[in-house]
Amino acid sequence: MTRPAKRPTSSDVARAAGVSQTTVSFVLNNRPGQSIPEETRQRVLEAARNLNYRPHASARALAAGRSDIVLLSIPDIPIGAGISRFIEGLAGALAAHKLTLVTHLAGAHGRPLPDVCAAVGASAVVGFESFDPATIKELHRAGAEVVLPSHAEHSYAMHPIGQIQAKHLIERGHQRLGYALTAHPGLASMARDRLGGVIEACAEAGLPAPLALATSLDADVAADAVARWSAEGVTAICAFNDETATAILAGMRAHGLTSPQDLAVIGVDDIPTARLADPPLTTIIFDMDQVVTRRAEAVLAGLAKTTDQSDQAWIDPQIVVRSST
Amino acid sequence: MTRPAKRPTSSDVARAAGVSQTTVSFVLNNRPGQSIPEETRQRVLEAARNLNYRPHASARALAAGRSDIVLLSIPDIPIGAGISRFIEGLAGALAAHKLTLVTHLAGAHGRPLPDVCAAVGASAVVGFESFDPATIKELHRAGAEVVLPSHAEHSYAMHPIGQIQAKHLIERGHQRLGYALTAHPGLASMARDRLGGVIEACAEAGLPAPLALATSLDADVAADAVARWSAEGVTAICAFNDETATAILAGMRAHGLTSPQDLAVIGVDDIPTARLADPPLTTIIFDMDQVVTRRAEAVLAGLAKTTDQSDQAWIDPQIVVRSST
DNA sequence: GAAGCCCGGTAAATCGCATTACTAATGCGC
DNA sequence: GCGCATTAGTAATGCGATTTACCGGGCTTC
Repeated sequence: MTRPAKRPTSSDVARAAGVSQTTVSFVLNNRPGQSIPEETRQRVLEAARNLNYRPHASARALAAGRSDIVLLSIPDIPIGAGISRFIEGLAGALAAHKLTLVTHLAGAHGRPLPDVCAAVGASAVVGFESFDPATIKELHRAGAEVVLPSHAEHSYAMHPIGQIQAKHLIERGHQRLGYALTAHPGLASMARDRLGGVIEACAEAGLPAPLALATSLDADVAADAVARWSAEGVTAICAFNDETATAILAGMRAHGLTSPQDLAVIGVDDIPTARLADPPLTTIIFDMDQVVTRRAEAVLAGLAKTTDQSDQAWIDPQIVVRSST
Repeated sequence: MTRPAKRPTSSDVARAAGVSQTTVSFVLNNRPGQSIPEETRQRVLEAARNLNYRPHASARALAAGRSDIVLLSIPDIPIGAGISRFIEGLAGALAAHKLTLVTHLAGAHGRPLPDVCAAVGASAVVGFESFDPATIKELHRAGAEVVLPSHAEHSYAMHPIGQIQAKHLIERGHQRLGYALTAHPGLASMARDRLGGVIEACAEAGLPAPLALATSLDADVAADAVARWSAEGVTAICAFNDETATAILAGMRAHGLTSPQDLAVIGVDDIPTARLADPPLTTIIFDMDQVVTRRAEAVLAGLAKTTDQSDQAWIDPQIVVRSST
């Protein structure tokens, strides 16, 4: 009685319901094309419930040749509120299709992604940026059927963010913009993509290209950038994200400058402290539900072998206007 | 040739190496008590390398009755830098023992933890706070051998943080402290634990108990709390974390108060924007490596059935003094 | 020279499930 | 009463590993 409570198998359920293990399998996966009377079906279902039966994932995966695990690889970047929401949303959307999302932080000391993929037996791997071909091949070898994002689709999804930032500032009458890059290496390419959007918007408005400067989450470094921007006649900054924007605000403080009078600043993400900044930060948010749904659909489509790989990861950014612009 | 590149099995390796599949298994798991000449061993290893063989996790788990997956359940809390570091560190520490860490965000829409545990076939589940007995039982039924933290050990680990916060302020001459709780429900119990440490420190110093007030990440709410504290003669605040502290700073700004003159504020975590606040925030950090190592050891011990469950999750907090105190 | 033992290795059972192939019983038309 | 289709299932097989049981040959030992 004090046994480790051996977990019940499908045979146990079969015995309890008085049917064969095959039938249990049919009922539990309600296999189409199989004629099973409602009465039997209920009997099996009830037996399973009573025994608190849960199919053994490994056995199922082994037999079916496919697991229901989706692995999300998170690059070595600070995990902010935005990413959390993405993960949570994706997990929910996939759960609705009986898929389980697990995440893996690609840190310096962790195991390489293909190893992890193989270790969990994931049948799909989704990342933030496109994987390089070699990695994709590796992942397939490791058992993944679907690997997303597939193409360089990602970069286009980031452009609108920069565009909206820039357009807002241009509408406000600013003629010379600056762009604050991030010091975080994992975020560099994303920053370039967003900067691309800013450049486009400036070009469209017939303005000179933005002055992009590297910054870090250090007030002194940011202060240097601020000095440079001021010297060049820049009056408004598109920051890579809210943390970068906060750093700029701190850098301005060091020079006795105030926002938005001396320099308007706009961030991205709407982190919790964005509205608490001095002044409260204008920022960009986007409909995470939409993004999540798209991604989930892409995974599902891939798993269903629907070659309709139209993973148009379009995002629909919205501006949140506060006092920093 | 354009085949989906069927992944190699251990039999393939056996064939390539000219030995039996059993031998391959012995070599790859370098099973003790088995006499295998170096020459054969190398032959197998090389064949495996050539074929890019990776054992099929599901099959292995099924046969061995145990997977090498550790599932980390992250409660519905904002994932800050601290948690990221914890995850990364833990993943690394476990990887050193051939264990794979995957995480799962316990959001509103996700699947219940036992389901996830069963889905990935985790042999250990670790969380942040103790699970309730019912959940623990469920997890064991779902296949987990080890579930941590086991006891209410956690709360004690949080006390030192509050104590150090309070002692610092008391040393600075403050006689009446306030405590800023968080509005986040998932963090409430952790906040209470930390508050416990503050209460202890006050009692030891012969001071009245701190005035604990609920706050949120909204400047207005924080402003109300600030007014209340001021009215009660409180001169220093221990904030649950840096975000809460940032909110208090914003609330003070609304009243035209400045820190630390009117109210000293100390946070916890040292989030990236802590040093960028106005004034830069004094805060608490702790040695994540230590925490991580302890947890990893506890998991390993549990898996090895070493009943030495001395998971003394002690942490060693350090103070980072900036200008807000 | 037979008994025992270590060495180097293999055959076969097993894990829990999905799936394919098959069957016994019943209904139906003629 | 025969052939055939449908219903309601079951038996058997296999997924890719681990693990147990076993085996032939050379060596020692008595």
